Amino acid sequence: MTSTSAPAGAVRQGSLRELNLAVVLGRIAAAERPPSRADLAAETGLTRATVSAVVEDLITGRLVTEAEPAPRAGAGRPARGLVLAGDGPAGLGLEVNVDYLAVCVVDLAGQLRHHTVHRADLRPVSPADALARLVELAGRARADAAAQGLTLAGAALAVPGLVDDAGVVRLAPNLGWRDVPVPAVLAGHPPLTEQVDGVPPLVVDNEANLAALGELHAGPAGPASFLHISGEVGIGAGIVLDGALFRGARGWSGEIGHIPIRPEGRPCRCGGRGCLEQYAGQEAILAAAGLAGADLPADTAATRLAELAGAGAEHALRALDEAGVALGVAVASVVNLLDLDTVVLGGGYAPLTPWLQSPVLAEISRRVLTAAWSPVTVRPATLGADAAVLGAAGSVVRRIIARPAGWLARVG
Amino acid sequence: MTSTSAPAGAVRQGSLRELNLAVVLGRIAAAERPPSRADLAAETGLTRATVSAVVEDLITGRLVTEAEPAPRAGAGRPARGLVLAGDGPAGLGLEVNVDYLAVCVVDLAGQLRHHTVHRADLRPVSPADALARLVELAGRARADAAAQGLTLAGAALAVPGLVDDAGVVRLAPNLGWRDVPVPAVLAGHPPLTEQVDGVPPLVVDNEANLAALGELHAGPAGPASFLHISGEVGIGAGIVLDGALFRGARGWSGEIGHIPIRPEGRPCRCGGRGCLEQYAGQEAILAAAGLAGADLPADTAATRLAELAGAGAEHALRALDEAGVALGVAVASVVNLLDLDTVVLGGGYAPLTPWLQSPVLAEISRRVLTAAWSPVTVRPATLGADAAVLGAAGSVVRRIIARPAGWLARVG
DNA sequence: AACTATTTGTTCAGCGATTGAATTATTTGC
DNA sequence: GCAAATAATTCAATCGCTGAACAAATAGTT
Repeated sequence: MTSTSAPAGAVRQGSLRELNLAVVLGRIAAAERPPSRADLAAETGLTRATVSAVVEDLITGRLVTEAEPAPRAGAGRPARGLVLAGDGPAGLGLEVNVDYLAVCVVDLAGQLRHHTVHRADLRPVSPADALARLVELAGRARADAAAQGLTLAGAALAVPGLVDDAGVVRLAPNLGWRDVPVPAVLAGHPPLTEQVDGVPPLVVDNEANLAALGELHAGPAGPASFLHISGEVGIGAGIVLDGALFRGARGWSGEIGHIPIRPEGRPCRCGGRGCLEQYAGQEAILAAAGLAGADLPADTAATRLAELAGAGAEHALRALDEAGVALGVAVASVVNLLDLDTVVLGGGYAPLTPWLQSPVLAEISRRVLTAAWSPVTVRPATLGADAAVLGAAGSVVRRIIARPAGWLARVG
Repeated sequence: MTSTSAPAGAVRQGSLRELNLAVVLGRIAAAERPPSRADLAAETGLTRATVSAVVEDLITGRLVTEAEPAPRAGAGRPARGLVLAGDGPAGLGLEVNVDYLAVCVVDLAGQLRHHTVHRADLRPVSPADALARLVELAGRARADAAAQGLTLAGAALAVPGLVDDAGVVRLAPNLGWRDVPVPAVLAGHPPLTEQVDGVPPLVVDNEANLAALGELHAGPAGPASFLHISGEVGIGAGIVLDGALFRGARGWSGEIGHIPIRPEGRPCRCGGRGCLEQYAGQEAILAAAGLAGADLPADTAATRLAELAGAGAEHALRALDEAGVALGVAVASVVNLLDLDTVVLGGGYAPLTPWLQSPVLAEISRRVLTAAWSPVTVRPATLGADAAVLGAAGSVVRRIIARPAGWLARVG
């Protein structure tokens, strides 16, 4: 009999402070209003003495600053509110997509400090050239960040495809990439390849995963577990369980687009038959709405459809309803399996939510046994097409918040 | 912007020892051979001094004993091997199912120390009566455990249905239970209701979940993430991610039986249409094999089918192949979504694996985009019909191994 | 204006747990 | 029989948290 309950690394003397730094910083990040040291002590159960010591470390490490608006007014010495520092580390978000490149910088407090989108059809461009263009944008972003007193603590790149542990893009069908070793291609470009603190300076991840992370951090304070569906040409999903992204055994989770909806239905380019993508993918919806071959840029297709549906165009409405039913069948599978209470429609689906929501909900309530007791919410994403870049940059700063000791050791 | 990266409770001074007790005990439990204190120090990074102190606590708390077979032979003072104690705390496993009651006791080392199965059709029996019979069996198990020098540290009950946080069985269709508040019903029965250490003495959980846990602990040392499918009258699944059971937002994950396979196919008693259960459930297979109405006890149905198929009976073979295809379509959905590398066929499916395996694998390789790079293993469960009870008892002792401080405080 | 109540944040001795080096224990190989 | 090797224990030192006392700063009261 073998246990698999992974016994995490041992807890050394110093880990204590390391863990409490993370706990206190996490509370400051999660708080609605700037908390005082006394508030933090009450919340965490640590003594005020300990919290003061921990906070001092965080302040000298430029992760936290004292904010003006005092958290409390009344008798007694006024409290000093603590907030995440806006002038410390920041995250660099990058994205390569079918028809644009994007770069952004997000500071520790979650504020967007730089944002560039470069529109261009990247399908005819070689991976090396596309990445070279991206590096140029990244260089400008870095300069802009430095001018604002920010230090980039790392970068994350979103791509619309399957990425392995080493950062190799194994397959990005809509981009035409196959086995592109991103870190190796970028090896000659210093701004993205300094090795710091054992953490690779650049993390490459699936667009749908990072968009889900963006939604997690940007969305309403609410649910910690949800399915975020990115409806583009392909359909990807990011699964957030208890506030953490679930990546699967090899990082290839969320391929909702190839869930079989009709086992012997339309053939799919994945080799299967009846995949969701063939019924609720962008091309399928456009074809059903009679807009096939219009060859719209990916992002305008969704808004065009929304306009038509809003104007009451019969064929658009029918196309969206059919897509919603197909999507609902797949979502019902997911909810039956994972018991999630929230489904977020993102990417191209976001503007179409008014028409997709009710068929999706109908299929859920029809097919999910537990839906009667625990209603499922279907809502549009709060971030638009920028979710993936923002999520990429956010993932960098979130990593620092989750483990501040690493950053503090680096700063000294 | 709100963080949801749950900042766990603060780490107090005493948590240090608490955590290291868990780390060291976890290593002892996971080791192939009894490790020495020196081995543990090397593995965990703690000093030998600390490990000695921690181990002493574990030994006086009857969680660990020194084993004879020395872990090493060579020059130098011989090491003393450490193993989980066989005479300390033990877990009581309970199960109510359609046609039997089961009770077992498993010690800390995972050895089965008591096992009773009481066959009876429980559908006509009221929940209160069924539970009363179970309590009687539990009382005998407790006496037997005491006679062997064991102390029961808790109990877990497996039921074939949906259970909420409070231990209420909301719905167990095949048993005919609805909203049965198990803890309240058992309130008058002392052996299962002593409150100890803040932990409720009895945990009620879904049978498929506990069977998956049983398989996790009993199976090969290997995979930490897998899908365990319990094919009975209904089809349930337990999802193990990174060595931990995933329960979903409300504990109702794993309803794989109601994944839609043919969206407008056969009506299901859940109200939906084309659910997997209608194509790969026990009744569906029996009907397709021409054995409908034979009214076999649940456990013999599978062996009967296996006999027929083994003898080459045409109709049985065809029925199993069709069920395998249906199952494969559902499993393909799951693998696309969660990127699991292992699927375990349990319950009634276990003896049928030789015939189910190849159609399931065929559908996976046909429909899962990443299957080409990361092959998926489909294998039978190593535990038979006892998986759920054993998993229930195992979950009790595993909880102690994961957090030994609670037990030690209780022992004094 | 002085005083009290109240709350925040800091200081400091004390303590528990880990650390690292030295010590003791026990066996193999020469 | 002795040296080398490995295991386990002992003990002073250190690190970080605790708890209580103390200083700081404000609102309300007389």
